[in-house]
Amino acid sequence: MPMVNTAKNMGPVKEHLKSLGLTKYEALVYIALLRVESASATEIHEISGVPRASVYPVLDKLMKKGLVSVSNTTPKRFDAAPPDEGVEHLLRQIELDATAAKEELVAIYRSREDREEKKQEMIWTLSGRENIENRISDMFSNAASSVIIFASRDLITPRILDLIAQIPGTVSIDLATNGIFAPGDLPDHVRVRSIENLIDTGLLQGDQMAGVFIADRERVLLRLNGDETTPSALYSESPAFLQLFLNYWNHIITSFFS
Amino acid sequence: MPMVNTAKNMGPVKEHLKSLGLTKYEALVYIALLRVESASATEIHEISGVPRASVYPVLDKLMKKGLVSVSNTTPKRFDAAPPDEGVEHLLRQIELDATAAKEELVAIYRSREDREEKKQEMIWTLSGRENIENRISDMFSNAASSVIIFASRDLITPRILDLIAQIPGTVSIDLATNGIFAPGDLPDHVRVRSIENLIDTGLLQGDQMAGVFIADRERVLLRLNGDETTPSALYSESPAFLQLFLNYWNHIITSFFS
DNA sequence: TACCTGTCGTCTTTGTTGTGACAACATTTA
DNA sequence: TAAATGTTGTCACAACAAAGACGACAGGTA
Repeated sequence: MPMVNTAKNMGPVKEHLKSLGLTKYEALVYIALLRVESASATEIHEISGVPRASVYPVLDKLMKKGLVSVSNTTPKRFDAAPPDEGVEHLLRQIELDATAAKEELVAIYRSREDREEKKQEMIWTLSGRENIENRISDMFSNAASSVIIFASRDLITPRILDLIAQIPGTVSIDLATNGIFAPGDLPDHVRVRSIENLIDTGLLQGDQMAGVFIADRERVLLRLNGDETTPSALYSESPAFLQLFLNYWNHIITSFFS
Repeated sequence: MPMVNTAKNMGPVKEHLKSLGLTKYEALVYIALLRVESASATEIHEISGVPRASVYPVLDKLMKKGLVSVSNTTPKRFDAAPPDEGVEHLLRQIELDATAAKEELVAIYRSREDREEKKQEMIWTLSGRENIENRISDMFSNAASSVIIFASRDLITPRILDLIAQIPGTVSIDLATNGIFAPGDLPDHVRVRSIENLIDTGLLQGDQMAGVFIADRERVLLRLNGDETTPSALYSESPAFLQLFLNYWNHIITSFFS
């Protein structure tokens, strides 16, 4: 029995189109129109599974978004814009909004009330691998003098390696971890220290992995929970909190590489 | 009297953030957090106008989107990610979805049932200036041998001039219009013909302007309605429809430039 | 006549928006 | 120290708006 051509086999495509601002119906109709060369409203209804009466307003919206064109015949026939053009056009609109939003928000951000002192004593929690690595990216790209990393090898992801590679040569980079790197993974000016037994450092306990990322000896990020669940991290500019890890670092390099 | 700092003065920022996938509350809370250095949930409620109880789930979602971080103090305090980072991150996610969607849709597009013959006889309607110029862009960038344009000068927008400039030199370009161009507006190999009295050509009637764009003598776009309302255009690959305008073109160049 | 298209009004469903209540905890007051 | 007061974080749920779904109908075509 051949696969039925209903709206049942909806892949992740619809989700992707939704984040571009399309509704479920709009996605279904557009996809239906891509399947065939051109179609009447009723044919679209049959292919997409969208109620016939709902097809018309949906086609209207798709036309306004430039994804669909109409014939002037009666009955009207509809045609989809090629997907690369169409998606590109949608994306361009969103990018416009993004840059506009960015400017407006930066204006607000600049005029905020400044109370850095209090903020510095705070310890912040980040959640989600993406967001954590974004923060690390921010730390590294703003680092002026030094970067210190000691972490379980598993936490030094390719993304992190890439971030390290982009740090200018004027910044000193210290890296202590277990495991090894492929040639070319790291720039030459990175001082790498290898720690065989990570448990002695406290970085590895059972399944728990940890990693410490320090920039300019002023900002520290502590990555926790290397396991399956959504990882979290602590970030701080608190001198007290920082001193803790700077001491930790001194302890490691003196006792393991005396 | 100074401007009150309530949630009343909400500019277009919120709209822009919405098209990046944020809800109204998420936008309000994020903006509120940008105003101040860091805030408790109740402070956020006071600044943003979002109900206190609703602030918590909203903050959760913002954290997952990487726009907000939490302190580990009690009570918790919240902090906004800098807007350039934050917006950039949101946009990156959407761009990922866009490229994914594009690939998936192109796959569908390729495997569609082909009935080009019928489609060729069709005359399609496009609506919206953006969408029309996008189609023209598509026509021009795919043109292999020739491009013909005769249109009221007002319809040759800077965008169109830019599109013309990007056509390779191997493609012959003919342009007939009223009005003039600034030096450098057009590449050298464009054959420009100047028509003083556009009414005789039928391109201009009262307030109605029209323009014809032909690529490779195979595809024609007829732009109408130069006035205020959302403009529309006809597009066709029908040989009969095309012949109409090719004759038209011959008539113009012979009777005006004999 | 019979059929199909395009449009309208309506109802349901879903997600966001908004309100009140409450236990846990901290702070102040007696 | 104990009671009183206030604040935080969480929950349940009402109100609302947008999207989704269905049936009915006038007009046109065959």
